[in-house]
Amino acid sequence: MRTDRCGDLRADDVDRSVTLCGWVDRRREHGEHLAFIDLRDRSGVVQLVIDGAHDLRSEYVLQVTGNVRLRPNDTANQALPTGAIEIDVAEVTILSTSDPLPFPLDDRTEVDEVLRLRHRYLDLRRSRMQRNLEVRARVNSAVRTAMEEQGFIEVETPMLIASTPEGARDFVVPSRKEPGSFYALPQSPQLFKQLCMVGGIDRYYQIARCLRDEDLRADRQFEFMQLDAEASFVSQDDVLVFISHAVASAAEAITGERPGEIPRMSWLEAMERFGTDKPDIRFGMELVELTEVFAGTEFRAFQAPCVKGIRVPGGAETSRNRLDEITDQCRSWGAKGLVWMKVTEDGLNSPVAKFLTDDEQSALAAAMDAEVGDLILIVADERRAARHILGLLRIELGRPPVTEGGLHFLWVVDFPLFEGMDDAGNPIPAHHPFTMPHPDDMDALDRGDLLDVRSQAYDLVLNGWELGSGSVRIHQREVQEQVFGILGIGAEEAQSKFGFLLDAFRYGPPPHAGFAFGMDRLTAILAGEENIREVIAYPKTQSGADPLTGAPTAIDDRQLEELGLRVLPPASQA
RNA sequence: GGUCCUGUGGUGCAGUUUGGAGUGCACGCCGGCCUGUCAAGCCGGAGGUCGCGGGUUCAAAUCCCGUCAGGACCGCCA
Repeated sequence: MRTDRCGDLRADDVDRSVTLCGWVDRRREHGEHLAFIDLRDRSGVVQLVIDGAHDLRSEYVLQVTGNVRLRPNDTANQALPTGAIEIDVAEVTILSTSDPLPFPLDDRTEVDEVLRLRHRYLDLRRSRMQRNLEVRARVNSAVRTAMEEQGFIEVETPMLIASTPEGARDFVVPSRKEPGSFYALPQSPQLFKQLCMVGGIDRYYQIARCLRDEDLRADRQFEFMQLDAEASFVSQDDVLVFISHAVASAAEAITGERPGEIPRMSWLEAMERFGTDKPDIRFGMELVELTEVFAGTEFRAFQAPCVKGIRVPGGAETSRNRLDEITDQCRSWGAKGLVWMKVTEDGLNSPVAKFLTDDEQSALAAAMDAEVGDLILIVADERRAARHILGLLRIELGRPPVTEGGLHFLWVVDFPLFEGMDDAGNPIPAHHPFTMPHPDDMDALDRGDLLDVRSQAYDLVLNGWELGSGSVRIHQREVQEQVFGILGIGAEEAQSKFGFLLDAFRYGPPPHAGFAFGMDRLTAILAGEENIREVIAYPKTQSGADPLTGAPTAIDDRQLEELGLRVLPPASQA
């Protein structure tokens, strides 16, 4: 139907007769004898010059035939790749017509997202979505190539699997052949990829669709794509190299520049310096340890296990109203309070300054590297809480937009094996129960100093987004049984939950390790988007609805009956 | 489960603080004029359940309560 794409034509094509197909992008009509039409396809736009009356409206689909010619003197458009030429149209066929659109397709208008999603097929015509989907395709391709260069082979795993009780809430699918039984949709191919290792696959990867029924966020959808990988006979370092290669290739495919070696930071350092296990290292405002400074303080609010602060450069101008807002925000995050101090030429200006000795004030200023004009924010609490709240506050006050500051990948290593104790007194695994303890901490594990035990688990962070995580897996039965025992999972329970994996591990499981990272998140950051919905063709809203198809919908009674299901009436208030 | 923000012709906004006639801006749409535009220009026109419900008031887009939808975040996401 066409000989060329609109956006490909250049001065070299002058005097060629071409046939083009595309949408009417913009019209500039000068009466019956002259009309300029920008014709658009995925490659871009080209200017048509039409003599004679045609009723060509926005978004009509045309097939045109004409000659490529240079634009007359001084009318070339430098801003357009095809701006040197135009098409002298001899023949126009209207392939289809269009009603006026519900929203403009130009780049200047920020359209309501529900409207965009309801008419996603129109939104996809916009250059933003065209660009983002192309970035996505190139990232996918670069990651596949990078994994295959390293000897990984792609293996697909099933979507209908058995529900396992750990982790996130499952999406479930009722079984017709066995009413009352359900499949689960995979939260990740975790167990299958480990079985692949037992199966001698050696180096597995997959760009896998994963599903988790948890509340949605800017960086979370019900369904998302992961680069999922697992390898046998490898160490943690080997895995970090594999994955570093994949993300560097993806970044290079988009930016043209290959990132350098990804730095590593221990989990503990990340928590102490940034208050989070996914530090955004594009900016400073690090958490400063102040516990020692106030070790002997008379000020009751600072008589806490941990005192930490952050310094907001130039923040002394912050209004009292705003400071109250920030304080309220911290309370809503669970803080007991927030102490603020403005650094002025006359010393610290703060409601609590009078409770601090001169020595404390000067020690504080020194510890914070405070300069006149700064704002200091201090939280005193349990160590976990103080870190957490200041970490959130640091992001709230200092985080640059996604497009600023470049790409800062970071490996966070040496996670603890257990993140704490649940109400029953059982430790909570920080990663998953198949994570290998750190070889240097096996003694602590044997002693029962559980919270001191590190694991061979690691996260990849990019600009403060958790891209993904992985670990060296346990492949020895004895170690696995020990960990299950510590987790309070008895032999019987372990067999019923993970029996097929444990069975497999009786038959020569190789030592193995793996990783998975979110393709949507990586793509969003590389595309300069704050929200993964912008790099997903058909995403859901925060409430999990799809404005395009209306999903989720009720199903009819016959379908329910076939599946052996009955729907409860909506829970009513007491 | 919780906190905060948003909802006004087809689209994007202003108007809400301090109640007084559906008032305004830009784009789009429809019609007319126009032979070198490129966010074309000029003239004219149509288009409104101010998300929805209730309340206060002589009077509500505006104040109050509820509700729906959307968004950001906390919890949650091994």
